[in-house]
Amino acid sequence: MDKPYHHGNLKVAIVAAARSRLRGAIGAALSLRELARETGVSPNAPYRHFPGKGGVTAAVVADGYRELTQISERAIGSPHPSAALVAGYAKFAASESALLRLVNAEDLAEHGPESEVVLARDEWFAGLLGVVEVEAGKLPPDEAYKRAAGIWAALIGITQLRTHGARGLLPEELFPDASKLVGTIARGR
Amino acid sequence: MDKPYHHGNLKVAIVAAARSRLRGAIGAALSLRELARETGVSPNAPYRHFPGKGGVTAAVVADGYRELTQISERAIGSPHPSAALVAGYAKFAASESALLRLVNAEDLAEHGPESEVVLARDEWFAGLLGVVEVEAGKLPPDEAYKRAAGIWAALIGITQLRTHGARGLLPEELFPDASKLVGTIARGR
DNA sequence: TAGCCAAGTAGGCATTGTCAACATTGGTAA
DNA sequence: TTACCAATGTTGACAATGCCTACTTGGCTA
Repeated sequence: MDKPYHHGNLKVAIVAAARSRLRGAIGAALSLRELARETGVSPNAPYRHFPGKGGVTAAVVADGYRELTQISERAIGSPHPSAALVAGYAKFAASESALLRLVNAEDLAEHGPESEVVLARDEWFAGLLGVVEVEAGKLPPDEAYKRAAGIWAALIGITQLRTHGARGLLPEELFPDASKLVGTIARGR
Repeated sequence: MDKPYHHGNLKVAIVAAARSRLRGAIGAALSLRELARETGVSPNAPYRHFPGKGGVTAAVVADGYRELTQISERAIGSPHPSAALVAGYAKFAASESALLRLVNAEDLAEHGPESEVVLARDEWFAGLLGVVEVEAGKLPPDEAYKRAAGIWAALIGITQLRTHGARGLLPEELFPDASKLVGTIARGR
């Protein structure tokens, strides 16, 4: 049970450690060295798998987008897609708030169009398009894009207010009803 | 013109330096030591005016909220309040994108209810309530709060997509029409 | 004029991200 | 089987950062 020189799966282990850390602390900030420590590996080992700290966060963000995509896909197969989407997103925002903040803070313009994180985001957006189509039927692409983007924006904004922007200002029942709003946007009225 | 031992106005000078730095770099991160350097003062001088780095960011965020408040107040006095609000916000988001990101990233729950930054945020929210009232007339408080929060969420979400979330994914004309959306939320339909 | 004390400085410490050079493997070609 | 080598880890080092403690300066007031 002594630790082998080669970890064997360091890349995913580092991302897992990062996600665990994000789940732990509230205002979680990632430290490359700490992740290495946690994984039982030397401070520089992660550099063999990531270009640097930014690379690790990018991988974590991609992971987050993939999970969001799953939520949207489950919503598509449910009786009330937009309601299910909102519910799933809210649950995710509650259980993984630090991760979601990281995801939304990431500047996607910094990454190439073929990068893992951008591709993951595009799949998430495709999921949103799917929700729109199920709710409103086939639409001209422009219109579908607009609605999907509107839903995305609403999810981001409302979640952000809830988790750190308006805490202490608004009682829980006064937050905008995301489920209704998203449904309205999806159906176009 | 030699520099005096006592700066005289260090607190505001530090905040000003921070804002200037945020305006400069794109993915701007603040360094306390660098701000001190920029202001021509020793690395530890800021600690006489702020409890630490978090205190500086809090002051900068408060400054940001105050500027947003001005935007909302100007909107209230204009012929098309919600349109003016959206336009002002968009302009601010374009010219001060790093500051706005900092503002929206700040966790307000970490600060006391009487803290400068929370008070500044509350004034901004009051401005939003003002816009709602001008657009929809006097409403029951709950309803007004909900609409103001909805507007806020829409501004946050759409701006975030624009500046770093969906860059490269959506062409400019496909972003949701914030002006129309905000007007709809304000007027309640 | 003496001295208090807010405002600044000096020095140091632990932590972090990153770089360059070296060590240890497991698999592969001879 | 053996000898190499590319991938993977490790060590050591450097500059930068946030923050702590102790010392200094100088404007204001008694």
